[in-house]
Amino acid sequence: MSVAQRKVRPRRNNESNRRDELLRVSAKLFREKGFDGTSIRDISSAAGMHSGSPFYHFKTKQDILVAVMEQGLAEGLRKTEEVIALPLPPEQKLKLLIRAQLGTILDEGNDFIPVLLYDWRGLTPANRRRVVALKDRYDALWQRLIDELQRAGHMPGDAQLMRLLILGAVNWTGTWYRTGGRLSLDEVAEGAARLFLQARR
Amino acid sequence: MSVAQRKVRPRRNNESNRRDELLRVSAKLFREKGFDGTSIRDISSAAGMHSGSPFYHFKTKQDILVAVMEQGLAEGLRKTEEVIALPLPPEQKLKLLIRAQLGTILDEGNDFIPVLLYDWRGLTPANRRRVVALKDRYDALWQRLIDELQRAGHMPGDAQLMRLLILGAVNWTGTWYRTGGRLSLDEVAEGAARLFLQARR
DNA sequence: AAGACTGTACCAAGCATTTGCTTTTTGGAA
DNA sequence: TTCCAAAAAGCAAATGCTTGGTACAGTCTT
Repeated sequence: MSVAQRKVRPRRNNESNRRDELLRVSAKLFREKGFDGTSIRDISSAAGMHSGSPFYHFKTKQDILVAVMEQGLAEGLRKTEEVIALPLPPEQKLKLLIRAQLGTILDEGNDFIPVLLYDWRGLTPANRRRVVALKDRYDALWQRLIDELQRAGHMPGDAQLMRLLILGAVNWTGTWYRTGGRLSLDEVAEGAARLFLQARR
Repeated sequence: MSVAQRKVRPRRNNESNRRDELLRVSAKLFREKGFDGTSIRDISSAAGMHSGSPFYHFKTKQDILVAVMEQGLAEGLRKTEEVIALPLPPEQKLKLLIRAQLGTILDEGNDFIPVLLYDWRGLTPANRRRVVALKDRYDALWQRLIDELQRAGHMPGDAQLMRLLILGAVNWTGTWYRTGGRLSLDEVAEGAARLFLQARR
């Protein structure tokens, strides 16, 4: 008998990773129609499966939702940390961070974070706590930058409130921004940064 | 024949309009659990009815959603126009308008506008067009004020973008603000106005 | 004044479909 | 052969909505 390769499943690198495909189409559908508005038959048919097949990959429909959100958070966190680590003045970092978040929300195929933002009501309380714990790390990164901006005199008032307002404005873009419209994401980020940053003269 | 079969009909309050009550509990439930997450049975039992009874007042469940949104919009529009009409400098008006909108979203029992803001995915395309047409009048009022602020040098960049960002920040409060927390609505409005208004020196 | 009619606001029961999920079976790759 | 990933079939519950009936207040007719 050969070495016991427990847990470390081969996870074929080739294209036939149907679980990821399931997550991708689920995120898209959840974003468009909401979690409760999306049936597992919607999901499975969008993935080209029969209605019971997704349950091989996920125990429950709720687990799909959690997986979508956690995958989105993981990727968003990575992008956010990347920007935060740049050796730049905080005003420039804010603009880049806003731009990155806009991409995370609005770029083609980025449906994972929007599901988190707009469909958290679909989570059971237990799962909500799990997801919120992850999201808190996200928020903490923003908070550090905003604290820094405030110390430098670029930001008024309560720093935590400022973070909530700024992130709110950015996250809300998902409800109105349409690709191919009047403004590019760069222009939106530029405008937002100008709105939020107190001109220090 | 005796009076043996006399079903007790407790409720005989002629004044209380059950249709309005239906709208009120529906708005509350829609806000908490979403439109698709709320069943007719949830609604009717919250209103003390049997499951088929709401259909006397509304043809479909979707019609309840539309009615909730339209009622919310009508009231919000009224409050907004009230503030806009005040003879005050635009900077003060912005603060008052933000405060009014915060109340519309966050005050106890004000679930109508939040349903509009967070559950518009539940609308059929036709109904969405109807509701959006109403909402456009709402936005136009804000836009006029923001145009004015920009002409006075209090607001940078694209005025329409500024409106979307500001309203986004305000509307997003519904996802995080909890009554009895660290900040009052007055303080939130004050902080938001300071964040958005360019200090003109 | 008595009875007939009308409109309102539900109740009671249930129908047709959809839903999330389970169980068993099967074809193909390792 | 064994294991994986999905097909095939279906179940029990939930869902939106319909139907028919009932109690009762008010109105109209005679």
